[in-house]
Amino acid sequence: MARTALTREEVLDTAAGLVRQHGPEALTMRKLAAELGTAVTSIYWHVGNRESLLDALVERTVADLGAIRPRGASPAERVVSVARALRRQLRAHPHLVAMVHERGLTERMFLPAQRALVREVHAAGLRGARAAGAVRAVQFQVVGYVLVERNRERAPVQRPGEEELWDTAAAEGDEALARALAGPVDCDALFTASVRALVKSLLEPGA
Amino acid sequence: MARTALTREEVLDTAAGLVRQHGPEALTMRKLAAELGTAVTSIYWHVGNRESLLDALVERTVADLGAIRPRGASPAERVVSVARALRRQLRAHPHLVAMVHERGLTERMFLPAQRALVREVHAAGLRGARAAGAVRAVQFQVVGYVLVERNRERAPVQRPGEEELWDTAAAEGDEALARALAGPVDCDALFTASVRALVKSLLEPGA
DNA sequence: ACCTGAACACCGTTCAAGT
DNA sequence: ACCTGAACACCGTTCAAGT
Repeated sequence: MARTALTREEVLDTAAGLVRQHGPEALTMRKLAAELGTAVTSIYWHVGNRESLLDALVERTVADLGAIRPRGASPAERVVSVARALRRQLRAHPHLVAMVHERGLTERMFLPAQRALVREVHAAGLRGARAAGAVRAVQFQVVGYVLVERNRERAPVQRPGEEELWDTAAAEGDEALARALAGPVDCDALFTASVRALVKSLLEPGA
Repeated sequence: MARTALTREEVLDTAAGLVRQHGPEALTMRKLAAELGTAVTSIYWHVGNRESLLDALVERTVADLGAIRPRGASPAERVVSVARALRRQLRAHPHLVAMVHERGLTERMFLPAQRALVREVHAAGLRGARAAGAVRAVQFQVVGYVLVERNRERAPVQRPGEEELWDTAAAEGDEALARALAGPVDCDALFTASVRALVKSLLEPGA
C-alpha cells in the first residue's frame, strides 16, 4: 500500500498492458484495480467509467499508428504499397486493433493513409469525384480485408468445412480449382493480388 | 405457471425474437427465462450454456439465408449481381447478422454463393488456381465490404470528423475531391463500382 | 482533489433436490 | 427425462465517507 498517486496515464498504460498480454476479455475494472494496486472505485475518478476507458484506449491505439510512406515507381504501385503497409501495421497489435474493430473505429485508422492516396490518384491523372471514388474504393477494400482476416482467425474451423464442400463434382470437373478452394488461403498473396486488380481498374484512363 | 413443455426450438425461437427486437445485448439467460416463463436453469438443460445457444442461433441464421440467382448477360455482370444479392440479404437481418459477424462466421454465409461464382468464372474462361483466386478475391471483397459498412454504422460520428480534415488545402487544390471526401459515402454506389472494377480486372484475358 | 469500502443490481453457471 | 431454487463467483457502478 501507500503507493504513488494514480494518474490517468498510468490507468491507460496498465489497461493496455492487460489487453496486450491476456486479451480484451481480461480487461475488467476489478482486475485492472488489482493490477494497479488501488481500489476499483479510484479508477472511476480518473477515467469516468469502463466505456470511456475503452474509448481512450482505442483512441491512443489509433493515434500511435505510424505514418505511411508510399514506395514504388508508378502511382499504382505506390497505392498498393500504402495498402500493404497499413495491413502490416494493423496486424502488429492484434488485440488492441481488435478493440478498435469492436468499437467501430477501424476506418479511423485509415485516415492518415488517405492523404497519401489522394496524392497518388492525382499523380495518376484522376480529379474530383472520380478521384474521391478511387480513394474510397481502396480504403473500403483494405479495411474490409483486414476485417475479414480477423473474422477468419476467430473462426478457424468452418463447421461443414470448405474441404468436403469442394469435391470435384461441385467444381464442374476443374480439379485444380477444387484443390485450390479446399486448401488454405494465402492471405498475403490474395490481398496483394486483389488490391492490384482493383487499383488497375480504378486508375485506368477509360471512364 | 404450468406451461407447456419447453423445447430446444422454442428456446431458439424466443432467443431470436429477443435479439430481433432489442438487439444482441438483450439476450441474457435471465431475460430469456423470463420471456419463456421458466426458470433460468431449465434453459441449460436444452441448450447447454450461453455459448452453445449463440452458436445454434447463428447456425440457424446462416442456414436460413436464401439461395442466390445470378442475373445479367455477361459473366462479369452475373458475378456483380451475386455480390449485390448477397449484400442485400445480409442487410435484411442486421442484428442476427451482427452476431454472425461477432462469432467470426461471416464467411460461412458466403458459401452458397461460391458455387454460383465458380460457374461464372468458368464461363469467363478461367480455370484452376486462377479461377479459385478470382472467386476468393470476390468473396473477400464482398464480405469485407459488409463488415466495413457494419463498422461504419456502429461509429456514426467520426471524432475528428472527416469533414474538417478535408479542407481544400489537404486536397491539393482539388475542391471537387475535397467536397466528395468530406460528404457522406454512397455505400450502394461505391459497392457496385468497386465490385465491377475488381471483377473487370480479374476476368480480363491477360495474365 | 483524490481515494476508500460497502452496497446494489446485474451477470453465467453449478448442483442437489424434486417430479 | 425434465424442471426448480439456492448458492457461487463474477461483473460495472453509485455513493457517502474519509483525507
